Amino acid sequence: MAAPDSSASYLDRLNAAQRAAVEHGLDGSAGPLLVIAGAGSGKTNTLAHRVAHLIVRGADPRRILLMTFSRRAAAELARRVERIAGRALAGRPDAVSGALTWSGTFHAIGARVLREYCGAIGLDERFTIHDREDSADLMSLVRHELGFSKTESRFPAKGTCLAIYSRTVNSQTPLATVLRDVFPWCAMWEKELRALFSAYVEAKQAQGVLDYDDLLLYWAQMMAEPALAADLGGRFDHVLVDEYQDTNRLQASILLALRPDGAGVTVVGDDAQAIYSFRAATVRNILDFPTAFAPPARVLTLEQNYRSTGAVLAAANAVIGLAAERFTKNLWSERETGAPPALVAVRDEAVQADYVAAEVLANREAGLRLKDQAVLFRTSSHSGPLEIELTRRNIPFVKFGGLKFLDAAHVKDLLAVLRLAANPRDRIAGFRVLQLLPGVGASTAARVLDSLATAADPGAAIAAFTPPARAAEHWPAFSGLMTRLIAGQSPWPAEIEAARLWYEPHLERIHEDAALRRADLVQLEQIATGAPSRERFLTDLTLDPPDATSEAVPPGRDEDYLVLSTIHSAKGQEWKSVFVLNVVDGCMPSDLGVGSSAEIEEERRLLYVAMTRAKDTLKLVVPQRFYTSGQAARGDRHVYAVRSRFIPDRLAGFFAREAWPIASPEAATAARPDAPRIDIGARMRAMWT
DNA sequence: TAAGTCTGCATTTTT
DNA sequence: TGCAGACTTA
Repeated sequence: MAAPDSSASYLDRLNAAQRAAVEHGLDGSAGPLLVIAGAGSGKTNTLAHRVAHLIVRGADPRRILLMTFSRRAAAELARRVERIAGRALAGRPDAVSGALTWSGTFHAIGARVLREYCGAIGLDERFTIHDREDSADLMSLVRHELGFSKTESRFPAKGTCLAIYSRTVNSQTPLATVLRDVFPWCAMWEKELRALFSAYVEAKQAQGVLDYDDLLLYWAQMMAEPALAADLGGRFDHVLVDEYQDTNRLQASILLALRPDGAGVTVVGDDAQAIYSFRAATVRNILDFPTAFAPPARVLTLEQNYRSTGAVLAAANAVIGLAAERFTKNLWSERETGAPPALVAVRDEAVQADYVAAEVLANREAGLRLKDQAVLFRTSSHSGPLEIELTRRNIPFVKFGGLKFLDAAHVKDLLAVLRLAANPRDRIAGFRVLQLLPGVGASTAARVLDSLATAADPGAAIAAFTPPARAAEHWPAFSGLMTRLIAGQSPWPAEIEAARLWYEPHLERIHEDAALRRADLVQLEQIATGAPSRERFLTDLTLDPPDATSEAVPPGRDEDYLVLSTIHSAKGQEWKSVFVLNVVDGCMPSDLGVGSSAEIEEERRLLYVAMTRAKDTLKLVVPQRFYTSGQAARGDRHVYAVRSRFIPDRLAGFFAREAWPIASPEAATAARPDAPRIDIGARMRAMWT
């Protein structure tokens, strides 16, 4: 065993508060701990050191439960823990490598727990998991069956119904309250919605499927049973939760049930960065955490920011300083002051795209890699014009947030084949697969699925079905494939290949651009080879889809690319240079959610999160006008925009003012020849890289 | 019954 | 712009 040196060398790099967080409770009385960690205060590093230190001091990594907000965060944390602890335990690399088996998102851990305990809670272990879109489709199906699709005045769309349902479940709040506070325009439908949700729940159970919310809901319900809670809780010595400000009541109840006395519990978060209340997250979780235990949890605060220059931090502090409620800390930095963040006026979104592309290239000329830069925006669609401009200039980029690889129809088709095989009662998957066959539409598909639902041998039921004439020639191949997949006799990665080979002719018949799409399927097969089993593959992919769009082919690890990201997806990350698009009222705050002051406050925090991603330079771009396409206004038209209300005139001193192109005539003519010169140079280099 | 065309309307962020 | 539902045609 390692010597009990409280002066382990890896602790020397931490500041006093970080070190206190890392060493908390190591004397054996590890009471609950809350770490309030401001933006850029070394939160992930501190958490990683704490876990590593626990392991070095003898904790069993297999008895540590680590819950993070995304799989990406979990992987990063695990990597750092292994590095730190691995170095300290140089003699026993196996003690840490891959030993952190219980780490992931609440949802992923939930799926695993439910799979293990399904016997005890009356759940069919073959359950499949619906992603957001599947859930919406099922909601739509039920909505149709209840006759709500043709009401006098329009019934809420499927996505809205699902959002209401999800909000109600996750916030553990009565439906009427949710409607009144969050969806007032749907309040008239309360009775119908209640009936809809009831039928939706029955449909899910009849089909053996769980949606995202069920992973938490079933888990929480399971934890309400003391014997099961004790059993699961007894498997862990330490439970650590990251980004606790973005958890909801359901998640908090799971945590408390897991460790009622708070022993070994550490939660980390920042109330100033709470940006997921639309998902029913509540800052009350973090604020109420200390007093949920007796004696109360210890609270440590990390206030020193290591990320941003003084000027960037001062501006961000000023923005969040105007918030209605006070936050629990003030950030300070020892870094140099640096250049003040700039408010950049541009004419419209097209010029905005031009400006960002030109600046990004100029930065690269100055020695900054593309990877050191990022462009952030409120809404996924805001990056559209920029994506076009970047493509035109051959600037490689990867976009996070918004459309996913998985949303592509052909990818969903192939996955549906596997899902149907895993769970023949899954009607959403079934509808999708069956309607790939020519001559099979909704009603034929429904009849097939009806027979599958009750059949003892689903494979045989498909074989026995008499297909419509036009589908007859395709039926034997389909039936054969399904029979083999359901039997599950072929080894795992071979199954997806079989499914793809069956699907390809249909792909070519259905889509013009089959060749492009086939490439995606091959990529999917690549991902599949990394998964240990069909079930794990489907679960992992549903809960943690690859987040880059397939359009910009994910560049190899060593290649340089610019990051475009929604602000939500940028959480926890940092770049040397950050651009924020559309810092205008209507986008930030989004004029969709200007209803309550709580929503406005969340939008303010969103801007704060965006600003605090920047290490050295920060540009907030303010188009003088922008086009609203479709939704808000009727048809396409542009509106004159004003700078975001979160940066009123009295904060002007924290920002520099810039305009682009340069306003004065001689400067403008001087600037003009610059842009193409940079552009061409970049292309020339790009030819050879 | 499947599959294609037409019209009216719409609320962002994600596990 | 794109989806959902209504309506048309084979």
